[in-house]
Amino acid sequence: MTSNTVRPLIAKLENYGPLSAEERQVLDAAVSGVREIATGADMVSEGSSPDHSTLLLGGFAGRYNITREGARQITSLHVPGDFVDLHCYLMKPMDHSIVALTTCKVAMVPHDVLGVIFDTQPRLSRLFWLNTLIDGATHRRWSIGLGSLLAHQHLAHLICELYRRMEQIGRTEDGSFHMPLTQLLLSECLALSPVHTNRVVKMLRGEQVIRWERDLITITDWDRLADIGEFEATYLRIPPAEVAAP
Amino acid sequence: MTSNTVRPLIAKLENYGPLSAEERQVLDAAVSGVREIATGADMVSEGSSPDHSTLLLGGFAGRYNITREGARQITSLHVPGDFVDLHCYLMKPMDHSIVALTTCKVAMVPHDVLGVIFDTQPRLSRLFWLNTLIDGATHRRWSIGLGSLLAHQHLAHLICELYRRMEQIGRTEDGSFHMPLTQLLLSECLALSPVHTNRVVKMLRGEQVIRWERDLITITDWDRLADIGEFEATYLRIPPAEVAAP
DNA sequence: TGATGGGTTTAACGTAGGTCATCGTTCGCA
DNA sequence: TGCGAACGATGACCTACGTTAAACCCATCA
Repeated sequence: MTSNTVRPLIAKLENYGPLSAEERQVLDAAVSGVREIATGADMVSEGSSPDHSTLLLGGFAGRYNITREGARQITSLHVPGDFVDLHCYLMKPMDHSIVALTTCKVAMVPHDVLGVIFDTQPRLSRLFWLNTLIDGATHRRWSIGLGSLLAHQHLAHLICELYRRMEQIGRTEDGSFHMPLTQLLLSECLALSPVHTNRVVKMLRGEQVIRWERDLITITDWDRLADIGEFEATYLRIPPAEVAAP
Repeated sequence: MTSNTVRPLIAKLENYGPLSAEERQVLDAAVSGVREIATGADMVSEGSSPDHSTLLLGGFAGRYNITREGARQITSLHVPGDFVDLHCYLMKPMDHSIVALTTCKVAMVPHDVLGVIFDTQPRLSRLFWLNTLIDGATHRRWSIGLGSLLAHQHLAHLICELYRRMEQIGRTEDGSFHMPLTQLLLSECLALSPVHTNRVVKMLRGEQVIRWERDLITITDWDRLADIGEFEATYLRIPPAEVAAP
């Protein structure tokens, strides 16, 4: 039996193919040192060379860099089940930091354990590689959003992406999911000012494609939201949406 | 003895560590079907599911997507030695196309051969993985440029990046390299209008940090150019620049 | 030698999104 | 019950970059 610790990771990986009992156990044995990270604290710092990678078990995290002007650009968002810095197994030192955007629960996987897995578990190795490939594909989508979409389209795309990723780990319900990020944090993902972020949120609400109350986002018209954001899920390697308009 | 075909790939991979004679031969034996692609032609198309990956041996290529508005966003540039679609070994169908930005020479590596390499050559496998990780790190830098840098900074960053990557494969000389892209293509990388691209080129020329004649870019003041673009090479996994101001 | 066409440059004017400033709302907490 | 801090909303004005249009440069080729 595997413990519950790695369940979000297994849930995510199994979207790409079933895992054997042995593979689950290897994953379970790989993690150590579960701990909590407070909101706003870095879980990995630019310039450091960790000897382990970090698995996100609960909460939202984000990779970021800060420009000389002081702007913080969040280059990716992470949800439970994400291996936030798997890449640092081969790429040190870190060229960016990773911050806990909410209170986060994380576990560590030592790099020597990763090395053994890589040498003895070809299927898991491919899944880890695939993990970083999906990461890269997601970066490309963000580039398109940053460069070639209008602000409200970019936001629509991001909401679609987050919904599908939350769905992948079983954290959606009837078109809703918990989105604990403030508009300020969102603006750092979208590279917009907080004021304009607010304007485009208002715009999507006005278009009746989403509701957003407290930290709960409800997609009230998936098709139109996806159309606005030019969202197609293929890059996430999950089948097309089954979310219906109500 | 290995043939000359895979020399650019070997040159690139050896930046990250030496290859054994056996590994070189494995790479040499892996490639097949060298061919030329005409300027402007797609070498890989969105939606396709190739059974091989493509190695760029000569010329410049770019990954791109086209938005509904008709804008073409180039999300990455590729130089000889780059494995332009290594990721499609595990990620099919393609979620973007890859176009030859100049006349290109390419070779193919069948996915079943990649599978054998992955199962039998752990060091090469790690290098392939590293290859995609550097790809991802580069995407993140582009995101920062697209989102948080001013246009002239973004251009400065791109020129620095291209210089270091050309240097990696031995294609620079005294601060110069051949940059066969037109300002129009550049504008599709930077997500700027062609007009504004021209303005920022003019700006960098006026600042005396680059010269650009025909297809030859000469960096006349590396330190200032890198400073303008907030460029740090760590994400490329190559040591800091030895390029001196003249 | 002149025509054609891709690429570059420049000027005049338009707009998406930024900045600044203010105010309302919510919620934890004394 | 009231206070302070963080977040959200909104108006007035500003700017980096987009758009349109025209000229110019320089290869190639008839």
